[in-house]
Amino acid sequence: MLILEVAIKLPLHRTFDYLLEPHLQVEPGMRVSVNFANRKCTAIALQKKNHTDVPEAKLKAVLSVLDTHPVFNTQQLQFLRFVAQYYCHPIGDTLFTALPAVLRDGGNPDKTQIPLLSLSEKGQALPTLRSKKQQALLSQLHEGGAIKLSELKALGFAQQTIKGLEQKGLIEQYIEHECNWSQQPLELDKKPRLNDQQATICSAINAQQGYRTFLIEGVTGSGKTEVYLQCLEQILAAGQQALILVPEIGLTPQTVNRFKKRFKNIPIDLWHSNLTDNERMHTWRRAEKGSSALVIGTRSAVFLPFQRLGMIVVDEEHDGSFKQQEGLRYHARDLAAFRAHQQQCPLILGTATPALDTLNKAITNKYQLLSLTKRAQTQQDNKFELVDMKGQPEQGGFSAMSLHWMEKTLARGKQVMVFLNRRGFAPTLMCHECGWLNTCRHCSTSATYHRSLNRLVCHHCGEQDFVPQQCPDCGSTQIMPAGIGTEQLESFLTERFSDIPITRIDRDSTRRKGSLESALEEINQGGARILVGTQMLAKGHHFADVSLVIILDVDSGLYSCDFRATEQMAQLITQVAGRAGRAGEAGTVLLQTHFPEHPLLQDLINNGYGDFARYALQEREEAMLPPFAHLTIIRAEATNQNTVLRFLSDLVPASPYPGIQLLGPIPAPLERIAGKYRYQLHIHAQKRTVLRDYLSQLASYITAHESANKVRWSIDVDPMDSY
DNA sequence: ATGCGTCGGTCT
DNA sequence: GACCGACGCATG
Repeated sequence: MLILEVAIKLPLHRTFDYLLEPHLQVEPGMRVSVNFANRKCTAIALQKKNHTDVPEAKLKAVLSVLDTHPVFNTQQLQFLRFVAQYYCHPIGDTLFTALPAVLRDGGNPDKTQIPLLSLSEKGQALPTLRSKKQQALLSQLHEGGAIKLSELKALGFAQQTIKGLEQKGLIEQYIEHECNWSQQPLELDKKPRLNDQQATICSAINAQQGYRTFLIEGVTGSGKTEVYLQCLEQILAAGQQALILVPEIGLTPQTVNRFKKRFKNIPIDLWHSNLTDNERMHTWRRAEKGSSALVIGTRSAVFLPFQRLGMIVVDEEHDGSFKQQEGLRYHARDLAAFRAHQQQCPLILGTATPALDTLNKAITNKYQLLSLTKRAQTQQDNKFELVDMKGQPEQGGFSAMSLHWMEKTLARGKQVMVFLNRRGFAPTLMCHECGWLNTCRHCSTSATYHRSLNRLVCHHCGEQDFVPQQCPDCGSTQIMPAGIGTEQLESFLTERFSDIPITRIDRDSTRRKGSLESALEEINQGGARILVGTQMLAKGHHFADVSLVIILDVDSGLYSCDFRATEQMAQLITQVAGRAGRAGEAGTVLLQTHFPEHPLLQDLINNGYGDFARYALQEREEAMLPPFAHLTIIRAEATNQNTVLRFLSDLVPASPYPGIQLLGPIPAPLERIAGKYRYQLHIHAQKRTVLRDYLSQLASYITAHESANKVRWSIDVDPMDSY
């Protein structure tokens, strides 16, 4: 009797056995169709067996096999088994999360074809055209090579520009034939000379045989990308593929163009959330066949099935967007390390501001630390100034000193950038007479006042409400905003600097697709002189004409219930400081704070991020916080408060488990969201192995718990938002 | 997750 | 006595 063990897309920590007719050809990793609980569904074959403990009467037969080649090879299956176990996530859901939608829905992987656009023979001659836009498109294709229609549109070329050139016969569409790039010598654009630091790093990485993780701690402008490029060159020349992971916001056409221009004759594919299902299938297939040389992608690209992966690069490794925050809560940077180890290839992590977890691994020699301290151009370091807010009058969130700096900077014709990590106009409304505060009906928080909408919007459940004319408690009409948000900053500054154009960048102002790009373009053209925004403004954009940066809410990073807040604020401050200013002219970064003498803040501005980070690590060690302990959070929510509380309390064992500390149930940072009560349980462990054993027991215990299906619960291993 | 059976209640 | 929704349960 032949048995097939399969995984099904279910939130269950178990697999299912099916009868396998001997004539069906199936290998582990192939998709099969089965009847399951009275419906037909797609499953992934895990292994063939000769025996099962399931009574014969219960067994059903596999209906059909959907693939001729496995969608996951043996290595991929091994990798995903590890992922499921590490993150305590059901194996079926883990496998289906890694799969592109086309394969998930039982589609045929060989059917998707995406046409490419390239110069025709006539176009190769690069004729001079009357239309500027058509000319630009022509030179894009000349420099960047063949490209997908959707990527061209992302670069800002209009459909009619493309059509125009097509009608003139200068460009043509074609379906790509198998390109055997690995057999041809690399065609490279001329490359800059490396300085000695860059050269040392390149040779250290290039000499590496097999697995090793390198952390490049390189100040902004020190030429990390050039190091990536020259290391990749060697891998590609040997015919191996490479994966480049970038933060969500970092995958800009400019980044991609830099790679395309250097490696002229190799296929580069992209992977990000704006791709269609077919485009994603296409990239997946090409990675698997070995026909793409380089894939640049956001976090889920870590699951791509490369045929011969020779290197992984994680750019801006400290960035929070590498951690998935729902479903399978994986961290792409950490999984990249597993994959590199499995493939026995080098992994490069690069950033100016390493995550403390990463830095600790480098200090303890698990990773190799490589430093870039010299800026490629002789750019001066920006200066930090602490603005003591104690007892100072405030105007629209600014101290008099900050406003004075702004005036001076604007008078010199320079740009000013203002950060506040709170969007909207005001965090809440209050009654001037009785102190009534507006609160969201469904959440334990206040609804944010958005003046442009003239509505109260809850940032947690999205509920919108009209602004009350009168105080519901005392009837007073004196309802006023309390606190500030980016929208209010913008309106205050518009009034204060009435002749200065201002641009605001946050999730509200950039909701429309492409509006972030056009706003950034406007800033770089000098169209806006004051830029107001949340952290969004800081990521990955260099503003040469900005010579003054003001960070308003530094204190929120110094004293927060999240122990990572300080690290994140320091990263923001450093990233911002590195991204403003032109070569040869130092800019100024003003930090408004009530705690100018705070030791971590002092360390950061006097000795830089590297020093701060090493000091902050000491503090973490004394407090036994990550990376000196391992953390896991069990989150649970339900409409009924007692159900959640009882569920979590039941998970706390009567007698302590050696090596494990439990805390909770404690209320989540927002106890109530959208009418649901939310609590959590914190699990601390000194040893990863102890934590793993404990969690595997816990997972089966939870599933068996009587109220496990009355509450929504999730396990977050290595959480990033750990209150 | 999701379809099915059971149970308690209501409606005609 | 038929019908409906809530809830618990098993899924091979």
